[in-house]
Amino acid sequence: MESRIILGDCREKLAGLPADSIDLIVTSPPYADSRARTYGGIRPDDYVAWFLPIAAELRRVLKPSGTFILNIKEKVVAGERHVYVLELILEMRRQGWLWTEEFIWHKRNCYPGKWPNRFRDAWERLLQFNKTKSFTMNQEAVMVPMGDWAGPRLKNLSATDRRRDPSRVGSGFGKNVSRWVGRELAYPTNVLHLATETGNRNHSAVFPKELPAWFIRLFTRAGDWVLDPFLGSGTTAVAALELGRNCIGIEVLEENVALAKQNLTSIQLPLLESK
Amino acid sequence: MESRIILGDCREKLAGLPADSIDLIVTSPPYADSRARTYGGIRPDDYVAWFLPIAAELRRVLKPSGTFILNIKEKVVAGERHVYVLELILEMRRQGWLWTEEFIWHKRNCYPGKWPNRFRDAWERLLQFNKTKSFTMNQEAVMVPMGDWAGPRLKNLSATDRRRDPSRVGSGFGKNVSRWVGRELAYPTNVLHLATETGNRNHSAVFPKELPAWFIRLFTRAGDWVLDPFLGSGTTAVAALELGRNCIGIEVLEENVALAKQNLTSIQLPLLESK
DNA sequence: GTTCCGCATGAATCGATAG
DNA sequence: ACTATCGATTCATGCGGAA
Repeated sequence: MESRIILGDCREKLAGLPADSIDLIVTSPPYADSRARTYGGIRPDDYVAWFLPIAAELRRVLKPSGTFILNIKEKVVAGERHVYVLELILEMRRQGWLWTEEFIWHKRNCYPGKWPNRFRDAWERLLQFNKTKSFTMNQEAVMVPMGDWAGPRLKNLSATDRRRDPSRVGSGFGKNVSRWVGRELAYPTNVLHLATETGNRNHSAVFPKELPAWFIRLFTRAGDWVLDPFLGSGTTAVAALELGRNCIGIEVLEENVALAKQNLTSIQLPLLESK
Repeated sequence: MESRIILGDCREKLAGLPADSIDLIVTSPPYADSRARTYGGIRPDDYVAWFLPIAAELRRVLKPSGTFILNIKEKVVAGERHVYVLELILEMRRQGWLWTEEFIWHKRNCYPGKWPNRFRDAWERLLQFNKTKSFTMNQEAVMVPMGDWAGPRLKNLSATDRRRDPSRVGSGFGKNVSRWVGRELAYPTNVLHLATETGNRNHSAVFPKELPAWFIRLFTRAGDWVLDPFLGSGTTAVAALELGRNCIGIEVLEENVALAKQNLTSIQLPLLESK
């Protein structure tokens, strides 16, 4: 397996990737007005114009059978939900993207706080875009026990986390599936119950590893290529590598690149670096 | 308390209501291509144009301090989520509405099925619109014991999931809340876990009564006026009456009006009718 | 009166068939 | 070709009947 961590702005670095080469793009770009240090703190009103060129490049590098998962949530501006996400979806469809589905990430432990006019925000959008209607989807890779799937699934995941078998490289989840065969399995829904990762070390990435891992299992097979143009501390790359997928990550902050490489080497798997 | 059930098309009947008279509008209009008998089965491409005049009238009758809760979900058309909901939000903002918040209704028992390209749809949008930023909100009326909405760790996840959200706040919230004050109460989030009502008697109301009841408690006080321009079998009116609010319901199907009146009388509360 | 099991029932979606 | 109708798929829920 190969992991390429690229230091730089994805607005430039994406041009270096060949067309039709990526099986899955899963990313959580900086939300409007956040991460001001890295991308200049994109204003909500400028967000669509800022992201559209990136979306066009992502569409170029994605395979026709590939999928793009965009984790995003609109900011509250002047007491209102801003509409840049809605406008972004409409504009990306004009670029040729298909807006196939909208998954909901229900954050069970959402950010605390109290405001007079709204409750805590406990969900984010996971927008699924595709280039064609005939995209790859391995539904059996994410099947869950009947009845309720959130809890047991998390238990299973933590179990596999705890047990660091060498056999996981290659066909890791194949064994999980075979372990489930014979029991009563159900397909999941488009609502994901995951807790944010709290108490993390240096970065504020609340992106739990189970999130990219779920979509990697669903939309790729072992040996496929995963891309995260806003890699951050490398959560997507770690998930991809653990599942036996190749990964390309682009990150503009040098300290995050270092952190990502450290996280990757810590899982004791081959890692190739390039700038 | 007063309950007015109006037989007719809300596109006409809303004109008979005075301006700035309603505290809360909560409704679930027919989705695109469904309920063909009642409103002719609005095509997805025509949905925005069909709803916008209604939205304008709703804005007229709503008090400046009032709230409009719109339950809606986009249909899949040709393998894609249709964008009429996104466009409706943008157009309603051009009408002057504020898009304050988007709640998520997580349907625990969603419709079954299996498809090669998508999972079961387990959520719907609950869009909150307002006329002004200073709307009424009684957050204490919907507080819940800790652990129901927030806080539970992954261990508790399966336990709380298996429990069938009996809505402990259910009825008579005022006294209950006052009794709970001093104990551990938490404010809810913007994600609602409710099951649709299946196996009901005569109607196919998937709108669970807890849904309008929750918003009625949150956005109105006793004696206020609630409006549902697509009353259906009267779920909103029953919830309003049980909570001591006045209600106006408009429904185009005569059999639904009869059903709504029957449901209202069955709860043994005063009921005034008018056409 | 409890608990347990069986069964009908959905704001669904796709693919095939028919006009 | 494009649209309308129909069958197949699938699972949480709440009811009724049975133990």
